[in-house]
Amino acid sequence: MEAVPRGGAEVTTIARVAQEAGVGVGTVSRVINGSSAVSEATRRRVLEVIAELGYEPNATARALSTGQTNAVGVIAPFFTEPSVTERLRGVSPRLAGAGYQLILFDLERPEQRDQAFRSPIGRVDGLLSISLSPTPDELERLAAAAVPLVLVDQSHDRLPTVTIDDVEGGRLATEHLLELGHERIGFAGDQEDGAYGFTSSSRRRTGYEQALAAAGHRPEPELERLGGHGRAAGAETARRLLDRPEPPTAIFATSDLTALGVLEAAEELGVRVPEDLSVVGFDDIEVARYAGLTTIAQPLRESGAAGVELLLEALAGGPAPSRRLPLELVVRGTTAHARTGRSFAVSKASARIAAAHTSRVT
Amino acid sequence: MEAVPRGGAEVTTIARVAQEAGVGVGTVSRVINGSSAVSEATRRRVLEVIAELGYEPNATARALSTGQTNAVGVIAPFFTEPSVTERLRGVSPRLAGAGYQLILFDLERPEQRDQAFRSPIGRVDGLLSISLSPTPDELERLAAAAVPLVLVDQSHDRLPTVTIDDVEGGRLATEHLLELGHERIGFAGDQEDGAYGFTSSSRRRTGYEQALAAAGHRPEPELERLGGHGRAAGAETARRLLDRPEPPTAIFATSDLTALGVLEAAEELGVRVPEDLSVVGFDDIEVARYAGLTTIAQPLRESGAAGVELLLEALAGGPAPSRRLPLELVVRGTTAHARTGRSFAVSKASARIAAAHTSRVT
DNA sequence: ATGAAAGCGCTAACAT
DNA sequence: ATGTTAGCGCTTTCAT
Repeated sequence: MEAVPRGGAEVTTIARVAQEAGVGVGTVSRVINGSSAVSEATRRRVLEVIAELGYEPNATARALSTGQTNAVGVIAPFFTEPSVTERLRGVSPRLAGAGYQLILFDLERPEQRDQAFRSPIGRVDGLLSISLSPTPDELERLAAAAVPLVLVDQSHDRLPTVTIDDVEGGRLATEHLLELGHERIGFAGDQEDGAYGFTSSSRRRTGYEQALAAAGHRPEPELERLGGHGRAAGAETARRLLDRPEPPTAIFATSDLTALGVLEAAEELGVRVPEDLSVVGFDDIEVARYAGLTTIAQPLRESGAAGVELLLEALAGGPAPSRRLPLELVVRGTTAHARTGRSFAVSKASARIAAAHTSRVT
Repeated sequence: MEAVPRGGAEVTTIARVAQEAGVGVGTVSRVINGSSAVSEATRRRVLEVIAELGYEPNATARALSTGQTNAVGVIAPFFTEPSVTERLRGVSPRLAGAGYQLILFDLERPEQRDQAFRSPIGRVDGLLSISLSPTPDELERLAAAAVPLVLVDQSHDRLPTVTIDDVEGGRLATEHLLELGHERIGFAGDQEDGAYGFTSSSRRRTGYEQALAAAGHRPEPELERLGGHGRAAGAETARRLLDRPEPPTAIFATSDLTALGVLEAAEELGVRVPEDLSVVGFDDIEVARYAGLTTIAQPLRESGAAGVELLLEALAGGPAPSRRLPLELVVRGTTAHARTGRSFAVSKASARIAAAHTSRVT
């Protein structure tokens, strides 16, 4: 394995091209940018030299000069999470289609939060933030730098946003369980995360409580548990719920990952799903379908695409009206009638084929 | 919803800070970069002004000046595919941990191929390419620009790479099927993709053919089908295989996505899996577990992490020895003995819980 | 139509 | 220890 020689940065510059073509750098710049008037003869010659030398304009220098980077930053706390990746799947192609580079600002640790909205300045033309909201101070700085910002999965009164109605989502999930005759419905949510300020879980909880109240149930604090995010945490939360003298017959988890953890815990404790326990998740990430999980589906990929759309509009100087995306209850195999344990889904097929037997209820 | 004022780029520059602090720009630069000798008094004063003005150094300007961007480019054809996303999950945190920005070069259309290795020059300090190999010419340019490049999922004789043994993978899959007593084993692969030059599928096919030959089977071209990549394409390929007078009793698909398509087609045609048809995939993407798919697992996330590791070493000027990652047969519910149709897996549980009943065979 | 030169914000070499 | 200045590679006036 012969190593590739690492020559010093002997990249062709615009000056080199100009010299070789016997013209000024200004002229070269003009042909590159398809600018106004350059005689057909010189244009051709310059183009020739460019091809010959394999010249590629230095994006950094151009950015410094024009003040435009042609890059968009995407702030993504926990890029490793399926729901975030799924949103990004909507972001990336659209951005590329619009000729923008995508710079990912992945935050996996709380310390990184502080830099989130600061470090991108000067590096990007616009910002898309997933689930994270800027402080007033950060917002002001962004405005001063004329960097438009769009929020996905977070509402804001001064920024274009792409959101869903979390409260309604919580209500939908709970009503589904209520309709199935469940009386003791547990709640497995995320605890308020100070560093990031994610709030969707608590709004979903509000919906859950509203639905319960509307059905005449009084609040039972011992049925509401908050834990960390993710699968393992969900399992832990579920254990605390299931390990009670009078365990719930159904659990609403505020994310699919958490719900998957609940299923894991149930399996572990010998609690049958959906016979003994019904489970509803939230998000409808890809695996939910294969896990046969009943869930509140939100258009993840579309949210990313819509965010880009808004950002592009803002970048073009136009208005960027916030958008609210629809929610949908997707019934699969993890929910059933309280007494009978008979699955609500059309057919109680194995989870692998359950995907084909999904009833969607809006 | 009050719009945020978009002021003209009134960002604080280093000059402004210098002026405000009554020092030269050089001094400010020194304190920013923690450079050598600056009197404690001035350092403090400068720091104060910086905080007060909320000054943030312009990364672009710095990059132009130093020739370092502190960014790494990741070339990812089909970022939207699960396997690619999974690799990226290994990349992102490590890169962030090392203080590098991640710039994603997503290629979804063939035309973008040409720019892949060119446009990043000058924008990044190093490059990580997933499944895509540079042409000799591109490689030369990269070398001239002193931009190190690491390949993931693609071998190369002059570049550091992170690979798996695709041939062995194909062999492993086929041997598993052979051991289960299958005689008519179909192959569902990707057709050579001219634009991208992905070659793993055909290497896996080589392994498949080797295993067959070693078992004394003679090649049956009509059992080998090439189709597009992805789920729908996999279903189509499977239909062509299953729609024959003497259909195979097992199919090796060169990717999990393809395998999922095969399952879909089987379901559609009323072919029971694994009773009538055994299916083996490749990759072990997240959903494979939930779909209960038997597959050849490759360490996707680790491959991304290893790639970053190598790139970091190259960036530090050190040697970056290529790495080969291990493969593993993961038996789940889609493979069974040829005659009996009895599942090979420990327990033939529903796919949802199949995850817990997985036998790993190396 | 095109060359020359200023300037984008920063770093680093050079003075002092 | 710290101010001054010359680039980094490009775009964009301003001349001509």
